[in-house]
Amino acid sequence: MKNNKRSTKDEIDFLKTYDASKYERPSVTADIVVLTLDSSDELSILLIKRGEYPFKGCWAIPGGFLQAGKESIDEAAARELKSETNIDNVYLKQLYTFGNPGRDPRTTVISVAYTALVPKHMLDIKAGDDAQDARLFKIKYDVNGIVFTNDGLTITESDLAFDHNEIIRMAITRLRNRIDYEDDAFSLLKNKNEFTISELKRIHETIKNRSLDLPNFRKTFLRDYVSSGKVKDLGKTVVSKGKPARLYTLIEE
Amino acid sequence: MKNNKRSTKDEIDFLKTYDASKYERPSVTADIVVLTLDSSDELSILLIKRGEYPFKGCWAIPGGFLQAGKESIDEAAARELKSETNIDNVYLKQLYTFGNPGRDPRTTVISVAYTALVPKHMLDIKAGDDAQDARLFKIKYDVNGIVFTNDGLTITESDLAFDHNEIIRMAITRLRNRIDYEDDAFSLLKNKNEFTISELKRIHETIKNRSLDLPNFRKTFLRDYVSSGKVKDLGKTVVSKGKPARLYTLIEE
DNA sequence: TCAAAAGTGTTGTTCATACACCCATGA
DNA sequence: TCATGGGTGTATGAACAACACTTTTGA
Repeated sequence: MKNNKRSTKDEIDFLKTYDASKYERPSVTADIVVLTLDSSDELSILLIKRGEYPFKGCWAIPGGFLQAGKESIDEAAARELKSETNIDNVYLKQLYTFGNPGRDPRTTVISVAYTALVPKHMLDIKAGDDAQDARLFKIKYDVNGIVFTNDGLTITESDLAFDHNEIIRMAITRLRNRIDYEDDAFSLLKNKNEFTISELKRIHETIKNRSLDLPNFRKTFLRDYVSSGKVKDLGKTVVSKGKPARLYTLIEE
Repeated sequence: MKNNKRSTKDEIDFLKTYDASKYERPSVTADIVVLTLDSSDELSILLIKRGEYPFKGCWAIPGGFLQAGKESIDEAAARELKSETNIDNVYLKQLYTFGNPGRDPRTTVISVAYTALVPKHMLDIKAGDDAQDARLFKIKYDVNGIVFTNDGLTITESDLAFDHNEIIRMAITRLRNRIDYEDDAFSLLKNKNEFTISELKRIHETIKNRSLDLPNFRKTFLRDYVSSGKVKDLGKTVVSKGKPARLYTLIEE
């Protein structure tokens, strides 16, 4: 798309002698808010316990430094996600870029934050190089803000490393605001090619943190997705406790 | 909010010996899509003609390198905006971060893009240090995408430096999608403390690129802004060509 | 036959859209 | 008085929410 007719001899000479170090350069990281629904359909986040300074011993969201020149930021995020959870090819969208001086005590660090939505059964959580531990925490709310719980372990927002509480807040808020317009919820299905309306409804309920009316949910689902061809009725049903539920499949474009 | 109880002697020692250069660092810039309504109420953008390589002589959106350590990215964007247009205290929101390798021929450059919405009379455009020229271009569309015009001068998307066409596309799309829910349009008013409904309607029309029904626009305006107290009726009118129009004022929170 | 979950139908309200019409001003 | 833009009122249909009711299964 971009033409190259500007690459004159002048420009080539300029590039040869360009001193890349004349500007003060910050470090850049890609950090990822990995969200999933746990086995009891509650919104959960992947946190790692930092094994190194700064914030050694604190819980943080996974992430790492961009290998400048070798990869794009999106690729850096995907690489970090893979190294922490062993997953590939999932919903991974840029969220926001954080760059206040002082957010990292070492030096200026610009963090490009991403949101990943992953079905729990695809997560293969492992503590990486610089993490002592990695776990899924349920996301709950109380007067002091977000609370993260994993069995007996409870962490509050202010216990997190860096400004990661801010990043997580933004990820949840954005997800909630977009859920009605974007197709984000499908990314959290166990199987995008065989799912029921109730399953999708539970995902919406979890993200919005309130219960929804099934008849109305069904109506909008049929109108917005089935009628438009984005989702197809498989003509099969699956047995559960009550009446068997119809199965649908997502048509990826 | 953040506690400091982690600053043990260990951590202090670590920070002293931390080698900031052990990771490959990219350059970071803040680039700004400055949008306004020109004298004929058409959507316009500020472009600068680059005075230096790379892309010397090409038109581009204003921007510049982050002075890492000295300022946040938001501050860098505000500083660059001020240096190009001499304006302060305007709508300036982070848009997206671009970081594909090869987008800048010099070295890896991460660009954090911002959108600025500025009323035209506040713009004091001047060519800065590294710009030969700076002008407002009308934004039009044709089969090949966006076309930028300034009197006799016409530029197409693919003439722009770097991936700036992508950045501009995203800025316009985002603005359009958000205009009904966010209060962005107010930022383009000549005077937020004294404006008429028609004035605000013209801004919405320009951004959406279609005409709106005045009676209906008035109804939603009264419901969404006046009834909720975000905007107050000044009880005054202003003379124009026909019936004098009622004046409203925006209540900034 | 009963509980549980899927699925259908009805009703009332809110909201967007289209549009007919009236009002106040300057020329 | 007429053109011009401001402002009011009304009718229609879509979207949304609440909820009563029916269906199909396993236990």
